[in-house]
Amino acid sequence: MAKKEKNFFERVFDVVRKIPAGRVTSYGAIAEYLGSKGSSRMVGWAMNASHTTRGFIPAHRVVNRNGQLTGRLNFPHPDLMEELLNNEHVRVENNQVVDFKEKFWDPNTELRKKKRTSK
DNA sequence: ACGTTGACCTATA
DNA sequence: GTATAGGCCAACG
Repeated sequence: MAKKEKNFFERVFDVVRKIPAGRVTSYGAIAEYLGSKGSSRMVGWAMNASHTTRGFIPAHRVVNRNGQLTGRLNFPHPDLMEELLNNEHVRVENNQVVDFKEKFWDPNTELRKKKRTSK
């Protein structure tokens, strides 16, 4: 009944929206969750569309594999990403998330570890 | 429709 | 540890 055939963007946004506050994830993790592990670029591309897409997309919670804020320059304001992360009690230093490994939130582990009894 | 681009990741040197 | 190359797939021009 539900049309699952959503655009690639919508799928990415859906996962990003599920990221809890104070947590961060990586493009590769989302890509893997979507089923395209090697296509992490598409995730970033979807984020770029978040500008023109309605609804708020916490793209600041999405960083690269190194926990580096690669997309901060792509934000409406360069310092917006870092500011938002600080607002979520996430320490950012040198454009990199501190304790990134501890704050890392993997959709494959968090979302999938639970049985999808009821989506 | 074809070619380029892209907020990445992995591997090799 | 830095630099370069390849791959991946969808959207944009």
